[in-house]
Formats: sequence, structure tokens, C-alpha cells
Amino acid sequence: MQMLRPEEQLGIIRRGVEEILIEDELLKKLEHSYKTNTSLKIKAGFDPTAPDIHLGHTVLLEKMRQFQDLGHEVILIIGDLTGMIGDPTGRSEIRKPLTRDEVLKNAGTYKEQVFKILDSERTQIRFNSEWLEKMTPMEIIRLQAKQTVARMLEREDFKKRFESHTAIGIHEFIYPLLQGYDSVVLKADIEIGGTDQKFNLLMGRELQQEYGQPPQALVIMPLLEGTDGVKKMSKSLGNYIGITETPKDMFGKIMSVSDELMLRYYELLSHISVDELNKLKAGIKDHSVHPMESKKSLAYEIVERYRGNEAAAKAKEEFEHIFKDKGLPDDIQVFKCNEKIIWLPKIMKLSGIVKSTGEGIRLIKQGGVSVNNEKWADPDKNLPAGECLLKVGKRRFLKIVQG
RNA sequence: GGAGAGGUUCCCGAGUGGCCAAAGGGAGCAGACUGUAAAUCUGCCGGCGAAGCCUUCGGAGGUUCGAAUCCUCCCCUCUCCA
Repeated sequence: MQMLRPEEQLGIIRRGVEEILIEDELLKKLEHSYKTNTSLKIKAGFDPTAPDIHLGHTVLLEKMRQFQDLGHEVILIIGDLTGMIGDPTGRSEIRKPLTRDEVLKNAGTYKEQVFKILDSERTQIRFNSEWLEKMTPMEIIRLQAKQTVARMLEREDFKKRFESHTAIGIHEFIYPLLQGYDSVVLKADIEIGGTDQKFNLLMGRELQQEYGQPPQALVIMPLLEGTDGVKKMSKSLGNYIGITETPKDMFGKIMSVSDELMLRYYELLSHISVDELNKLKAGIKDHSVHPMESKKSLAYEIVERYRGNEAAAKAKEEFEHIFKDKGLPDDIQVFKCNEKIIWLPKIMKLSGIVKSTGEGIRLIKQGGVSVNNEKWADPDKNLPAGECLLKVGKRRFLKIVQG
């Protein structure tokens, strides 16, 4: 395959990255690969605790895909061994160690989902228990001897906890060492990771040098903000967009993201070229491009990638139908009730559209409920006989059938 | 092993006998404004056909007319000294 010139490759690689360490070294690696027509080994690690991939994870995957498209080879490491000792990154919240079965199950899900982005021909999936489990105590001690406590305490997270007298487990120090050691075993040329991984990525470089290898270059990606636009996307914060969600939900969630965040998503998730991206940014700035239209394109692109063309078209259509034409979705839940229950808040609760009658009453009083397109301000008013359409807020619909 | 701090509603966090279904913030939901945006403002934010009642402040008992608050035991987390 004909590779792009190293400088051109670098241009593509730079997109959306937070930081490249060290860019000169990266360029040299690219030049060497170009001259010898060999591909570089790109390493990226994933934590096996979260079986469902969301758009936040895909930032790394997309970058990996770019490398593949440039002719390089990706090694996706599933940190099953490190996962079993718990992931100490971030909070001191100690995760439950996973069992072997859980790890395997999660890994299976990973594989399924990951190849919606990655090229399976150019991807290796490896478990780090493969080599870590074989290490002898002596080898582990030697590995530990290569770093100092002081160096470990330079890591922001450890430093803070140390200063604020919050516990730091000894095994937490081992974690970066093992992750770095993965790079040694694989002789990685480049490692991709999020900003929260910077310390661990650097550890890989340092250990490679200790073991007499050329150090890997680092491509550090920003953490994608969740739908709230502030905190990093994560399942536990509930601000995520999962790639296995329904097309409708995915489309809707992307549409409700702020304009600013939309551009960020474009940069990190879209496949449009850097040129197009710059045009889009300029267009939004001078108001020649309508943000909503670009947002629709983005939503379409992303839904299409994970759920297919047809689903994307349908999601878009339905979205426009509901919000532009003020129409109805085509899959309204139907609730049948007998004549005895005609108290609206009760019906709302029984149908599951709200959690409690109290919530129903509140919503009605607040003007958030309409029946047959008319505001319904009185919780005690009886419903019209026969069928009627209930709308709660902007997107909750219910067809009530009496009798 | 010894000394101390603490576990409160979805989260953070106030509350140390009645005025506590529990301040404040965040998240969430609804309304106004819009482009289904975002930001902002307003309201709501345990349950129940509901001005009353029921369940909630780590768990189990107890004191009291009355307990998130006091006592006893237990569980869990953290810190310091060794």
C-alpha cells in the first residue's frame, strides 16, 4: 500500500489531539516507517470493566482507526490483569476485582463493538494477563526497582491524595508500572491514551528506555465531554451516548447537545476532513451555516456509523417529524384502561410515563401536560371519552384507550 | 495494638431532642425564551385520591409525650500514633 508522506500523516494525526510527545520523535518514526515500508505498532489500552462502549471511548478508537488508514497496525490491549487488581485512576473508589468470566464476557462485547470503528485486518486484540501473569515475583520486584516513590508522587492524582492524607494503596503504584511494561513487551512505537493516562503513558516510555528500547511516542487525546458539556462522558454520570443505543435516542441526544459541544464532537468523532471541519467552524462563526443543520448531519453520521444507513435516515425523519412538524412519533405507547380509572395522574403512573401520581399532579399543575393538543391544567378534570392522546413535556407521548 | 473522625434523601453536603420529608449546591424534570439548542429566569424535586397519613438520615435495640439528633451493641470507611 502506498503510504502518505510522513508530514501529511502527521497532519492527520494531529487532529483533535491534546498533546503529542514528542512530536519530533513521532515524525522520525513515521519517516522510518515510510522509508522501509513497514507499519508502526500503535498501542492503546482499555479497561475491561465497562462492557458498553460510548462515544467517549470512541475518541481513542477513531484515532486508532486513523492510524490504520495511514497503514499502521493497532494493538488493542485489554487490561484484564490490571483490571483484576482494580483501576485506581481517578477516585480512590476501589473497583471490585472482576472475575475471569466477567473479563472474558466484557472482552467479547468489546470485540463486537470495536470493529464498528477499527479495521479488523489491522487490529490485534491482546490481554495483558498473557504476559503479566507469567512474571515471577523477582521480575516484578526488578520492575518496581526501576521507579521511585518520589517519581510516583509526581502524578497529579497521587500527589493530591498524598497531600490530603487520603489513602494510596501500594498496588496503585504497581499499576502504572505494569501498564508501562505492556509497552515494553509489545515494543510499541506509539501509544494512544486519554489525558488521564498521561502519567501511565510516560511510564511506558521510561520503562522502554530502561529495557533498552526506543521510547514510544505518545498521542494524548482529550477526554470527550458528556452531553452536559462539562464533565467527561461516563456511564456513571449519565451523560453518555452509547453506541448500542436506539437510533432515535442517539439522534435525540446528539441534537440536544450545545453548539459548542457539537463542534467538539465534530472534531473528535466525525470523519469529515480537516478542511471541511475548518469550513464548518468558520461558517458557524459568521452565521452562514445553521448550527441545527450541522448538528443533524453530525447526528446522522454517527447514528449511521453504529446503526446503519437506514436507521439513521429513519431517526432523522422522525426527529424532524416530531420537532419541526410537531407530529407524533410512530411508536406511541398505548395504555388501555377501564372506566373505573379515569383520574389522569393515576393513569400516568400506571402507564409508567411518570414515576408517581405526585409527579403527574405536579407536571399537570406546571403546565407540562396536554391532552389532544390542549393544555390540561386541572389534575382532577375527567378525560374525554374514547381515545385520547397525552403529551408530557416535549417528548413523552401516550395514547390512552378507554373501555 | 492505641487514639480520633465519620457514615444524612440520586450525588456533594448542612443539621446535635420538637419549628425536620430534613438548609444549600449539583444532577434531573417542567414552564418561559429558542433552533427540541446552549445560557438565563421561574417552579418542582420520598410515597399515597393527599391541608391528613405512611416510609426515610449505616444496622439492631433502648431512653423519651416526641429521635437524623441522646444511650447500648454491631457493621463499614478514613486519619494519626506504634
